[in-house]
Amino acid sequence: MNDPALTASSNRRIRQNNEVAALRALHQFGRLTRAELARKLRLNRSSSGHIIASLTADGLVREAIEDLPEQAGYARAGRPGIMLELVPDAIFFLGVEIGVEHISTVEIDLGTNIVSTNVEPFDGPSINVEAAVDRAVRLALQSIPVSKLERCEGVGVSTPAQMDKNGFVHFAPLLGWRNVHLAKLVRDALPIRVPVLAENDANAFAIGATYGRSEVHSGVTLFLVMESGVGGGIIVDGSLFRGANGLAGEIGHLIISDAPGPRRNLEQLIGLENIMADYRKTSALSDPTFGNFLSDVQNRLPSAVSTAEDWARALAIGLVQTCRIIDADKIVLGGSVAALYPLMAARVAAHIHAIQESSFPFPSITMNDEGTVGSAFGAACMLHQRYLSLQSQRFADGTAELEGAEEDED
Amino acid sequence: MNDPALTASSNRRIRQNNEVAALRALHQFGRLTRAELARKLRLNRSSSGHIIASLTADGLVREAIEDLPEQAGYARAGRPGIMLELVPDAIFFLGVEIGVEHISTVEIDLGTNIVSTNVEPFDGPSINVEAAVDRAVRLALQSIPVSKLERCEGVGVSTPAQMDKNGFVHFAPLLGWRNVHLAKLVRDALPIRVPVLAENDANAFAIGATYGRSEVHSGVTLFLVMESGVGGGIIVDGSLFRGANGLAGEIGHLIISDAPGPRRNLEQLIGLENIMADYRKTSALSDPTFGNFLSDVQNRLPSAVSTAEDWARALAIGLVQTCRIIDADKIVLGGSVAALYPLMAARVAAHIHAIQESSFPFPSITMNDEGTVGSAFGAACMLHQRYLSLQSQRFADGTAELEGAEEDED
DNA sequence: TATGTTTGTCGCTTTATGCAACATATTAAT
DNA sequence: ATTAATATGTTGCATAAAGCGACAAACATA
Repeated sequence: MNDPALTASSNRRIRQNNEVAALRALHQFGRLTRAELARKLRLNRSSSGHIIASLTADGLVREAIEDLPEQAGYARAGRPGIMLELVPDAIFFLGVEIGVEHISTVEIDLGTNIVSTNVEPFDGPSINVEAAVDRAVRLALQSIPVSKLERCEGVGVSTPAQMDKNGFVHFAPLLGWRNVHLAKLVRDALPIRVPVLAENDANAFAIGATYGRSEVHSGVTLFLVMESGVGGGIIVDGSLFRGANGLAGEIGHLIISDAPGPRRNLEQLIGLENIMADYRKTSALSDPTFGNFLSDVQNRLPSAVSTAEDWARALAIGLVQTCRIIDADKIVLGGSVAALYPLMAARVAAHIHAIQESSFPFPSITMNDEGTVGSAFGAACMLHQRYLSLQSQRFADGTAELEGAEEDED
Repeated sequence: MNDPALTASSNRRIRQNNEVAALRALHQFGRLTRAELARKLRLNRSSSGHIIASLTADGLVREAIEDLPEQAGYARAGRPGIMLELVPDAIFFLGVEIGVEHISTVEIDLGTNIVSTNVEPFDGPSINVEAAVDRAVRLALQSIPVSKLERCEGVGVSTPAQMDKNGFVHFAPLLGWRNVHLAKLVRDALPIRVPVLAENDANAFAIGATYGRSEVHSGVTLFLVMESGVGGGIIVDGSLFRGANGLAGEIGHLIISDAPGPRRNLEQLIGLENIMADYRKTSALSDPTFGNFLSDVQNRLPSAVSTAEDWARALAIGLVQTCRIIDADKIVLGGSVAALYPLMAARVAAHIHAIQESSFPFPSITMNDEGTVGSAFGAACMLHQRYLSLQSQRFADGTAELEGAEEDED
């Protein structure tokens, strides 16, 4: 390809474009009639009919059986249309998360419903890449019957690593990997030849949390995942903003150098480790958990509250700094530490207002309520998204390569 | 429009798409033959010919007269193709910058060459919006003969203000504006009915500096404009990243709270005012200029070097913090203060490496060498960019609205 | 001079959409 | 109950644009 978005669309390309548009519309709205679809896509009703016929022949769309009562509230005049819907189990996608302490896998269908999940403990640092990939693939496939395998249309991998968009890992400090082509390894380990994408776990998490059937939020959403480490991802107008090296949104490395002494970054201040280290100093319990800490905060134990207060302050600074740069209008907190936020929301807001010039708009802060399998789900969504795009394997001309890199110049 | 990128491509749309692709290719590469164009656009030669015929009929493209020697270095076998080029003066665009101390305007042609410029002193804060717009429009049009006016295809406005993408200004602290529809005011003040876009001056500057005939840099570029104030813009894969409120990249408001005492932001530390305030304390001159400061630094005068050292350190911190979040791979420094950078590049780099974990990639830092009219040029480029897109007025169906907002839901 | 190579054009085919018309299914009105 | 009104889905035909193959033209090389 010479230049992105410079390539012309051929005659066949039109239909492909319209087919994916139809699939996306059906995914987003759940059920539509041919006429509704035509209006949404600004097509003629007859064209809409043709496209649906083609998708139905491929087994991706069907006419819905009118069993459910429908939102039959208002019955307008005229012949009622026939509801169309995606065929959920027409195809499926797999998502795999290779974490530090566990491997988890998800199977989602064409409607992005979670069909099944698997989790397995894992000791990342002690296992090399090939073995990790092998275990991950095995876990993902264990509940898939062989006959179903051919309906798999993609596998996504997420892992705590810095990688480029081709799935080549430059560095994974927590796992000890360096310069491994993760996507290629997974591709080779699979018994089927399907598209494989890999992404940083925080980025995948962000995708999973925003990629739903709800309408795309056009704006900038900052996603924060707070565990031992603090990761982040940025979603712009519904799609991931990777940055030049896939590191965009990794705000855990922000320097919050307010305190005297050695420079500390945000991760060290708001991560689980710091909280628990502080808490252990004062807790009466011998081996206190984060849950203990939360209830102590709720019960207003001064020492716990003080720790939480420091946390709130550091979080506020981190968020303000970040929003100065990316101008987000929505912040979503995730990860186990996020549970502390509801207790401290007022304090965080107070700090933000203290730091911030009042004339600046500040984003709303919400919690990631959907208890999905997180990162693995997001990785699977990436392939769902790809399938509902022009890069879909359905349109492979034979000329298109599946494997390698894509950038070439003449 | 229901959803971005959900609208279907009709038959006519395909041609429009190919026409703009051809125009963009000609703009980027300057001269191409029909066959070369066909290869770049992955079209058939005959299709390429048809598209060129259509564009030629519209007066936008012509066959170049082979006067200039051509890069005739290598003559390959076969019939030589006929070089095609954009007709520069087929149409033109205007860019207007309403600054704090001056108004400047630019006229650019279809090849994004600057045709003419006008600058006029101006006292922003003392004049209300309507009067400012009136003066700006008058200045922009003063050198355009009436007969030429109909070939104008768009006007861009840039001003130091926070505005949404429709050109509605929420707040312009330096000019004292609040909640004015700048784009609409300009539209109404013009004697012609053309598309009008407005953008923050730093953002416009960033667009102007990256929007050239050079190939699009796919990656993340951070643009810094250092004058009295410090503004910034972020370009992602060749197009502006505005953020939710048009404030993305405004890193002047980053908090660099390292020093004890009141919290200071980046603008206060690396802006012209701070440098000169420091310099005045020690300079022997009665009314020292920034130029004096630069030569003192070059001559290694300790006090000046010390001020510059502080500047370098603050800049390094600001850049590292920003790149942690947006993961830029290229930083471009602009504005008058940027002249200090070449003298301090080594110190900045040293600070960056001291702060930064070594495993992180860090972007290259360059200067904005092209001494363009900056912000006004960028504003004009926005309309050039728009013209070379599917939103171009050339494709107006009559149904498409030119004026108001665009977002509506059914 | 002959041959090979690349370009631009022309006619024909293919494909997908748009348009108009029509039968169909439902609601509202008489 | 019957009729009018309205919206849907389908069908046949027109249109638009790209692809394909072929051919003359223009140039380099042997």
